[in-house]
Amino acid sequence: MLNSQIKPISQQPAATTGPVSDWLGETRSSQIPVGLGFRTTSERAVSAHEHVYLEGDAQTHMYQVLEGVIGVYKLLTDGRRQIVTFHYPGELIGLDQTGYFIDSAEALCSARIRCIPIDAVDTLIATEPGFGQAMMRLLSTELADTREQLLSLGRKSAMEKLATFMVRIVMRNKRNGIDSNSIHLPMTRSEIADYLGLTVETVSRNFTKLKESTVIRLCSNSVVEVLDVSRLEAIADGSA
Amino acid sequence: MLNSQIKPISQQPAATTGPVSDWLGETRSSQIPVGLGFRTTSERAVSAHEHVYLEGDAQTHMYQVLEGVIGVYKLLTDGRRQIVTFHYPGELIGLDQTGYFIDSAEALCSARIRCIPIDAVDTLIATEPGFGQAMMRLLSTELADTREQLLSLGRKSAMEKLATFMVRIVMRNKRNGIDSNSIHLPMTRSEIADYLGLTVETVSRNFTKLKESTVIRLCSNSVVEVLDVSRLEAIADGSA
DNA sequence: CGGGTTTTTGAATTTTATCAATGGCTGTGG
DNA sequence: CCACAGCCATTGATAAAATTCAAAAACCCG
Repeated sequence: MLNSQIKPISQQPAATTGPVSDWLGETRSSQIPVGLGFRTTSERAVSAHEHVYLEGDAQTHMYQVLEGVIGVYKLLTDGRRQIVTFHYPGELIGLDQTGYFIDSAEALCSARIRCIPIDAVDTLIATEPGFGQAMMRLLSTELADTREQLLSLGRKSAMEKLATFMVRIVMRNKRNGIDSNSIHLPMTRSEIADYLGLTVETVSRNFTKLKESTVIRLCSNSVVEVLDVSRLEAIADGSA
Repeated sequence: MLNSQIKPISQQPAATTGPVSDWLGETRSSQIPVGLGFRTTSERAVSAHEHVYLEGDAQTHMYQVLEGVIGVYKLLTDGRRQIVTFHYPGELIGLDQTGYFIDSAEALCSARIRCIPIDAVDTLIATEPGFGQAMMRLLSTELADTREQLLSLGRKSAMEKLATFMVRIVMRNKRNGIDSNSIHLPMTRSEIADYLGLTVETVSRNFTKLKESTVIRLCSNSVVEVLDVSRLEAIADGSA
């Protein structure tokens, strides 16, 4: 309790792999150091289309994706949906603590998550130097990603949005050591549309266009091979 | 240094006025408690259209707006611009620490800011219990606001975007104790357009429509009187 | 008061959405 | 194992929304 400071920002090391995973383990619960408050965490299987939480729920837990992909979205009263982010294994959901969830989260496919009571997070913040700092950096990264998406939604064409979406998946794969140009899309066209602020039809038409210009190849509905990454990048940032 | 913990999230009080202002003062530098590392802060006058920082600059400082409004934006290579947020007096810019600025900030009108070296922020985090917690909550709020804007950009019509924009200004004024339905818009139509992902012409046309339906009244180009707040809210969330 | 900028308005065009129908994949039960 | 049902994706035709191009009007600052 006495040594519970969060490290000064200027002394933070450059982010490479998520530092929070040092406390939370990569993907397996066996990696959680006991004695840090994690005796209270639990795993939960979430089937496809099942919700993790709903907008307005009290934020009693933070979640870490262990398997599968979780979509976080907001709704308008008439049903229009905006997916604000997709969360992949290893990532934390609910870092932003405002008391109540401001959006809903549902599994896009069969998934597994670790549920971390806020109390346990508090304990880590209070007892583990650097944990608060790590959370702050993750939160900063999430804000940065969201602002990047604002640029996409506000200023890019349908084609540029789709290209940007896929480029970012390729980059994330590369960061995670997956050096393949085949990308897996666990979400439906409709979910991609709701993430990019488009309709299913527009998404589909632009997949077709990219296919016809041999920038990508559709191996199946959920597997895309990027044939020309640099061209896809050029399309993504509007310099094509 | 010994008591430098950040408060557990579950013990955070409900946000009313920004807690960081307890350390930074409301708007006047005289309110800064000395001895907290703030001997190193400085004030800076920023004239209209002058930049506070540019994308790619090293994040050596955090800034607090003292007077005026600062626009934070991202650019595409061909010049398309997306303004990601407007910052008003009292607000902090650069809470998100990723090493380098991922966007640019410029004064929309003549402004004054306090420049806070990151070292000074580090000192506060390390010595003032609750400061890190306060920063985390502000960061969470900023993420929440940005996600709300994602919903606007991705799923709302031009008219709904404009109504949402003005409703949020009315609400912010109300939060700050300004109980007037007259709102001041220090930014140009072009800047509003770049914030809402629209063109100047579309913004102007929708101002005219709102005027014709007597929801608002344009006192001048920069002063709008909201005649029917509940109707504006209905338009904003698509239930009109 | 004047000049330059900003805002508004109009007409034509482009982009994306909507409506409608077909095609294709998957998983299940006969 | 095959047929079928249901969902998902694609394609086409049309409509709506917003952009673009162009010009006039209003505003603001010196």
